Amino acid sequence: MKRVSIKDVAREAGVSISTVSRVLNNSAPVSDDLKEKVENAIKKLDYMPSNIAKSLRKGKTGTIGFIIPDITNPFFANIVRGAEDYLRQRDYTLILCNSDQDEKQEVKLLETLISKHIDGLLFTGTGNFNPVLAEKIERGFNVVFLDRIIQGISASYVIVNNSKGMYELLDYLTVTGHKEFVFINGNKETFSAKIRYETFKKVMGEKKLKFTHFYTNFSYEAGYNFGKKMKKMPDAIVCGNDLIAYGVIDALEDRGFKIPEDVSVTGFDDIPFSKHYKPPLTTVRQPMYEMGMKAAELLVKIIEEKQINTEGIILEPQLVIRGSTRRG
Amino acid sequence: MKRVSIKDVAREAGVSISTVSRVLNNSAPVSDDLKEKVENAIKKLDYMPSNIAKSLRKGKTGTIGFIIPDITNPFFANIVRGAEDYLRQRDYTLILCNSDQDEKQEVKLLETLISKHIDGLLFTGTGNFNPVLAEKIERGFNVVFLDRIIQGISASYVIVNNSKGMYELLDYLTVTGHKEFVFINGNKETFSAKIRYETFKKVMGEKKLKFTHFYTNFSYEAGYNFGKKMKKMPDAIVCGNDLIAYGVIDALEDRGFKIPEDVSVTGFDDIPFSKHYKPPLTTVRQPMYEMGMKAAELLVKIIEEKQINTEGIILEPQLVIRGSTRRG
DNA sequence: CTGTTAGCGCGTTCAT
DNA sequence: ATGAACGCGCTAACAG
Repeated sequence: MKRVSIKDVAREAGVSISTVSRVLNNSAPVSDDLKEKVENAIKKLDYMPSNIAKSLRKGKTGTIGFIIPDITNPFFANIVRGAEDYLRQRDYTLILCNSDQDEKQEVKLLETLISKHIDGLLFTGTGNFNPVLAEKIERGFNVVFLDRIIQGISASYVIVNNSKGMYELLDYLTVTGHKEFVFINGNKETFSAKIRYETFKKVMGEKKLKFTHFYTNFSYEAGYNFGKKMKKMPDAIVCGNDLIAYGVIDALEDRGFKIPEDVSVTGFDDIPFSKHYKPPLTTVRQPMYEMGMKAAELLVKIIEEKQINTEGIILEPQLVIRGSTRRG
Repeated sequence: MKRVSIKDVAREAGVSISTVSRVLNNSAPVSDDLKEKVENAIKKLDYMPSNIAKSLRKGKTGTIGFIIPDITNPFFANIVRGAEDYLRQRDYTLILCNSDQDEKQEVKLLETLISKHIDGLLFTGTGNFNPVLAEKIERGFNVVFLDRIIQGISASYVIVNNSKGMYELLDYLTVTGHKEFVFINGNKETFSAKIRYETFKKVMGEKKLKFTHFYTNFSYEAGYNFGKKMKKMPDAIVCGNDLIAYGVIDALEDRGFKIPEDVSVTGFDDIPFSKHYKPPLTTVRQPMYEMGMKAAELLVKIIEEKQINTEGIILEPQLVIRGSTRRG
């Protein structure tokens, strides 16, 4: 596809390229006469400015990178949607990358994105310290951490108050008479998994409740496998996210257990399907769309205002009580 | 973030920029001595070539655009994952855009993407004729249509044999004794919705079955609303996709109907949740991940081999029989 | 108001 | 084997 450039337009209109540039960007007054000529030429040639030349010139691409574990997980899909909606409206464009939580992949993607001159990065990675990323941030690379913070790196972030969510969940569960717990958590390295476990353990200790805890990973299969081989039933099974809860419920039902009569099961996230699951899932809602949107908003702010001090946004979770838990 | 350029490396190494370029791309022999100097300078400065300058020079960005209705729909999320996996491996990068099936938005996104010099476009839009897109294609713009073809535009595509899927579904349904049908279809403009309806109508005619048909849109809500106000129950409710089926099932169950005892319900797509839905959904599987991957593969082939003739890939659907339909 | 010109970072002749 | 110089398409600074 032969591209038509500003030069072609200038020639067609019989003016200089700077004049074309001026009418294009309204960056300086141009006589009506020439302006019209230029506009006609643009239409005639179906000219479209090259953003990449513009980027080279201005040192800004209007492109944001987003590294997430897996777009196939509705939790991330909804976050991405929130981010993209905001960015689109602000005339930014989103490069999406799936990392599968692989650290090597994360680094590689980061480098690719940087060499593509992204203006900023939305990052949801493993929680492990990433020296490459840390160094870039040190040098002024714009990053907003989303849902998952990395300890030891000082940067802006948008997260949910996981601790509070867990508190409210356990509060409800204990009030409704649950006394013995199993916590099937997600990936061990993950920031949110860690926080939730900390809070969980603390509450268990305070209320002197019996519990066991396991790290697995944030997937349906992990929950299903666990549910298949569980021996003794506790009063409640707390799951690291909704997908795990789905798996546990299905496995348990396959084995003839009734949810919530035999055991209560809870999730975390409240992805759209949880409302319609059978039984509908008691879970802690994370404002996914809003997380994505806020993070994008924060990132754009950082980019455009070049503010140096980092900012953290903590969103509120919300306990959603549905049919997968006994009411006492 | 001050970027370090090839010039800085050249200065640091005490050579010319062309030499640096040569060791970078291995495009011409360089003495071991200088090569080492350059490599050291690169490491020392943490130099990373600018893809955008490279793009400007070479007229190729290594970036692919993908316009879809909504990443939040698992059907698209899985397609996108397939595409991104392939592209990442081929060193392409994916710009994701949600259009919400809005034609104005589609045009705007298209223009944005073109001005960002994408090498090619994966397109899943409304099925309506789009003059802007048609014209770009005319001029040699690389596009692969995915899941949804536009009539009147000659371009490459990857679709699923919707007709066959519908045939097999109805065949199963009639064999198991269903005689009266309601088809709650998706968006009217959509290619796949049209094809499925055509086949549906044909089969109904051939087998002299009673039926009604409605276009709604491909969402849970559409199905739910429809289910809420349905009067007379047919033997089977055929839905345009799984989400619609979920909605119908939930609405009907809310009203006290039993699925499939009172009425069979089927979906289309087989998104990952359908297997675990209660009741598990009888549906027609579309190979989503594969669709995305094949389309990306085809697009890259078109880009790199500059082949002119268009190519169409038709994937096979698969009937998946589960618990939401009566067995006769 | 308008045109000329100098880069943005890179790959590629063309000399040497 | 190496370097100088040009140009990809564009904006901004400068000159008129």
